[in-house]
Amino acid sequence: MTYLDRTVPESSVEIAFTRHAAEFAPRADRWDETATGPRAKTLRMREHEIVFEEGDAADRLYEIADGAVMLYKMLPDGRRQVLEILGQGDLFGLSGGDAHDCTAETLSASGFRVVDRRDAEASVAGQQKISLCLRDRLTFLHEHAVLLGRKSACERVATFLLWMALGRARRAGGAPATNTAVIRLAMTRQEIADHLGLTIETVSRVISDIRRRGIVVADGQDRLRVPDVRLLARMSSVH
Amino acid sequence: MTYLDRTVPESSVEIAFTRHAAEFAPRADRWDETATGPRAKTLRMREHEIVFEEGDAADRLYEIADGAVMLYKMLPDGRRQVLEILGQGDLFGLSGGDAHDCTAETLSASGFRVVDRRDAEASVAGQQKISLCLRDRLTFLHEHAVLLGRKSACERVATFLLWMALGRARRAGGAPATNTAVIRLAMTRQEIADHLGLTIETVSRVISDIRRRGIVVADGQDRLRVPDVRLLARMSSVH
DNA sequence: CGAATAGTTGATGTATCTCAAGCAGGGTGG
DNA sequence: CCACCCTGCTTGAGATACATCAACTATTCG
Repeated sequence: MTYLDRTVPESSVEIAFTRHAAEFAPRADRWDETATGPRAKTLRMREHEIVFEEGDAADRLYEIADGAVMLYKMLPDGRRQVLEILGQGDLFGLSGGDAHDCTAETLSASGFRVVDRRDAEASVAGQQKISLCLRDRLTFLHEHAVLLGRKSACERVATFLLWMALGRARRAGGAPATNTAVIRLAMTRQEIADHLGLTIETVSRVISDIRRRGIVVADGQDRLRVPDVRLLARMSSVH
Repeated sequence: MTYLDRTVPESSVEIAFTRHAAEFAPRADRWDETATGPRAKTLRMREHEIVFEEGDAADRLYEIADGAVMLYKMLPDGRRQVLEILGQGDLFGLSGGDAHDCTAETLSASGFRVVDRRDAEASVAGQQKISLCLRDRLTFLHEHAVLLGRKSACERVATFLLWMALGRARRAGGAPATNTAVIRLAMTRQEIADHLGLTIETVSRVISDIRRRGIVVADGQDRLRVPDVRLLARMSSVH
């Protein structure tokens, strides 16, 4: 019995392309021209489709209306590092230069609001929103560098699960009222491993171990229940 | 003979505090009130002084006029991760929330331009400068996540040396005209190790190895000469 | 000159990776 | 409807890159 399967929502029907078809089709073909406002387009994509690839022109900004996206980079020999996991409300596509510095791929079926980069940067409000998002991202990447550079496999997995358990709530700031949480992973072991700088097998072993110790409990197919989030926090060496 | 010693420029004489004195003195005492423009102050600090600590109120922005700074985070048990190495022209102090998410410490004697965060964010030009800097930082942290998550000790050190060899030039974009470079490290082995997610001993061993293979040559006390930067690039698995 | 600090090098240990086999669930088609 | 296959996951055994521990050397500074 797999206790942590990736979700297959398959709720989006707008786009008929398969993943591979989308990769070979001109990008513009995938725009849904439904305007949500001046100069804003919406875009729907299935699970595991590529939004843009490293090196593509970085002329558009994406805001996640629903769904989830991962950003990653590849080394020439195939090693992959998943840099960030993004969810509802997050902005992506803001690279340093003219080209994207990483690839963006959906984790589940997702909807995006797409705006031209120049338009977004034109208004003060847009600038502020971008800045806010960049700062959040920076803070996360700092925390993640600590994880990758200095934490053990066990601490890495615990930190990741804790992060998933707190979810978007962590942004709101207030500590959650309850000590229990339910996690929906929506990621494969490979994706988790590539995010945490580990191998598939190590991730699997650590999660098995954490389950054996009762810190998380399998709860249906793609869900983990965390009876006491504080136990996870203790394992993860967050201060 | 140590071939890679940290620089001790000791060119700044404005501040009389020792490192420890500065740590215990109220932060405001260290401001040099010489105004360089409306609401801009300058600040000089010695080598290895702390500019701010994780948790301090993030109400000021710092721009490096000269010198170098590292940002780092600590785990409760003393493990440290050096997140970024900053130099002339770089901005720092822009954390996500109201408090700094990391500590900033000078690597060498440095001068800063200090502005109130609200003032900097008020102008469009300021916003743009901040955004530009944040984006550069993001790109670097992405690259560094690949290093920490997926590269071997050898690749990490080579990547780091390559980064130091290219120096600020990497921002200009154009490939350097020459294949040779000289690196001034201005960092201790411990700082390098904490940046690369390694131990002091591993860094030392790898550098010794790279020297033995002739890829870098000791050149005075704190300098490394790189006869062919392309050899470093090959070692570092950059694409 | 001698103590203190930073760096190097060697011997040994171990956390994680690698390789390999087996298992579970979900979909497909006979 | 059930057997089969495919994919993703788990588990074990063995290998290894890097950490740890420890001794030594070089450099700086008083």
